[in-house]
Amino acid sequence: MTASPHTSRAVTLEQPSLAAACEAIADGLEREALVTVFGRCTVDYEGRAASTLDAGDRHVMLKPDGAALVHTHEGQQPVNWQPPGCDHDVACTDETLLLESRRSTPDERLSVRFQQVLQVSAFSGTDTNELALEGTEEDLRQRILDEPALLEDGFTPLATERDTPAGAVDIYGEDASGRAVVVELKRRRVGPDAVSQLRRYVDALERDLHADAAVRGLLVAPSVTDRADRLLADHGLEFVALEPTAE
Amino acid sequence: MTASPHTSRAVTLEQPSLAAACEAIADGLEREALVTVFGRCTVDYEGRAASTLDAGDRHVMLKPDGAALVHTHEGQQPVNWQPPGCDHDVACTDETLLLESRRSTPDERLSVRFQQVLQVSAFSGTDTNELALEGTEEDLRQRILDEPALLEDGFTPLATERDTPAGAVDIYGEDASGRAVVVELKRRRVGPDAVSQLRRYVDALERDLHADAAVRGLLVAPSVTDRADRLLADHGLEFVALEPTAE
DNA sequence: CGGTTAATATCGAGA
DNA sequence: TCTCGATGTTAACCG
Repeated sequence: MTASPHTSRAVTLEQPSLAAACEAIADGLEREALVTVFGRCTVDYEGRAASTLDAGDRHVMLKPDGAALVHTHEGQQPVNWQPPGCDHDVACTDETLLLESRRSTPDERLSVRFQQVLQVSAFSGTDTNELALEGTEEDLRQRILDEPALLEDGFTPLATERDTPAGAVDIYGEDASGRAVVVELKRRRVGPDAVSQLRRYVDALERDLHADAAVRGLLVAPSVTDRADRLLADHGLEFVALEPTAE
Repeated sequence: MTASPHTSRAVTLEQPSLAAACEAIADGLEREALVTVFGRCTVDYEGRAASTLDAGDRHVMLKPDGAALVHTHEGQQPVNWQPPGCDHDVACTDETLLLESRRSTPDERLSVRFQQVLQVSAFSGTDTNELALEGTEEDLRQRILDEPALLEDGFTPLATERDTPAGAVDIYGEDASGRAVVVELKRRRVGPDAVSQLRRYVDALERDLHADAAVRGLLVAPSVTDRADRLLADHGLEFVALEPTAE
C-alpha cells in the first residue's frame, strides 16, 4: 500500500469549517502527529502566572510529546506555550474551536480559542538523529584537562565536579606550590553573578578543608565585564582568559 | 476583489517539487509572510558555537522579522534557530533546497538542506494585540510599595532600582528603627544564587554608606530551598515569604 | 552598543 | 520530585 491520506506524512486542510478543523486536529492528535493550526484566535494562560492575549492571527503547534507553542509573526520566542507532558484537547461549538493543553505539578492550562481557522496540518515522519554541538562549557573543561598549563604553569587538576556544600566545583586542583585551587568555567563573557558563584565555592571549600592557607579561586572565561573584574579584585579572586575551542 | 492566491492569508503547497517549493518560499519571503516548510532535511549552524544535525523530518518556520526556527516532533525548544534580524535566503539545485538565515554581530549562519519537501505554507495576517501578563516580579514590587507593612511593621521604601557598585537593588528602604534595608525580590521559590545576589548588594551598600551599623538584607519570595535557607543564616540575611499576587 | 537582571525562562543531571 | 547549574539561553531595560 502506498500513501493514503492516513499514512501520508503530511495532511493539510485549507480554510476548513471549524467542525472540519476540529475533526482533523483530533485525528492528528490521535495519530501522534505534529499538528499545526493557523487562524484568528485569543489565548489565555493560567498557572505559574497568568496571561491573556486578544484576537489576532497566530500559528499554533501541538507536539505529540505534549508541548504546545503559539507563535505570532514576530519574535524568536512563542507568545504563549506549554511544556512537554501536557494533554492536548480540542472541542468545537458553532462559533469557536477551543484548543486546550493542561498539566499538573504545576497545575497550569493554556487555552486557544479560534474564531476562524485558515489552515490545519498534521505531520508525521521519522527523525532518529540527534544534534551534535561543539563549543560548550564541557569543551572548555576538556581543553583545560588536556593542557592544564593553559591556566598557569604547574597547575594540576585533581578532580572535576568536586562536591562542596555550595554545589559542585567545575575543576578542583592545586598550583605549583601545592595550594588548593577552585576553577569556575564559563563558555562566554561573564558578569558579577559568576564571581559570586565562584566566591561561594571558595568559601565552602575553605570551610571543608579547614585550610590554613586561603584557597585560590580562578574564573576562566573568554572575557569579563568591568564590574565583575572589580568584584574579582574585591574578593581576592583571579581571572584567566580562555575560549572553549582553540580557534 | 476578493481572496486571490496572492491576497489570501494562507497559501499551501503539498508535496511540491523542490523547484516549486523554492519559488513558493521566495514568494512568501518577498511578501513578508510567515513561511513554514516541512520535510526531510539536514541542519548546520555556525556562529557563537557550531552544530550539525543529520537527516530527518522537521518543521522549519521563517518569520518576516528574520527569526528562524527548526522544530522536531519533540521538545518545547527548537532544535536549531536564529534570532530576529537575520536575512533569509532560499536556493535550489536538482537535488537539494537550501534555506539560509544569516546575521552579523555576532556573525552566525543557519543552513537547512531539504532533500524532500512535504509541505510549504505562507501565512499573512494581522495581530495588533499584545500579551497581558500578571504575576511577575514587577507585580511583587508594586504590591510591596502599595503596602510596605507586608514585609514588616514600620518598613519604609526609599528607592527602587537603587544603584550600587554590584548592580541595582530592587527596593532600598529603612526599618522602624531607621536601619538601612536592602530588599531582593523573586517571583518564585529561590535557591542559593538569590542569596549570593542579595549578599553582593548588602556588601556593596555597606561600603557605599560607610555604615556604622550593618545594613539589613531581606529576601522576599514565595519560598526558599533548604540550602538557600542555610546560606541566608550563614550570611546574616533574612527572609520574608510573599507571592507576586494577593491570591 | 555593552551591562545587568528577569523569565510562565527551558533543559538536563543528580540526589 | 526537588534542587541545581548551563544555555548558541532569550528578552527587556538602562546608560
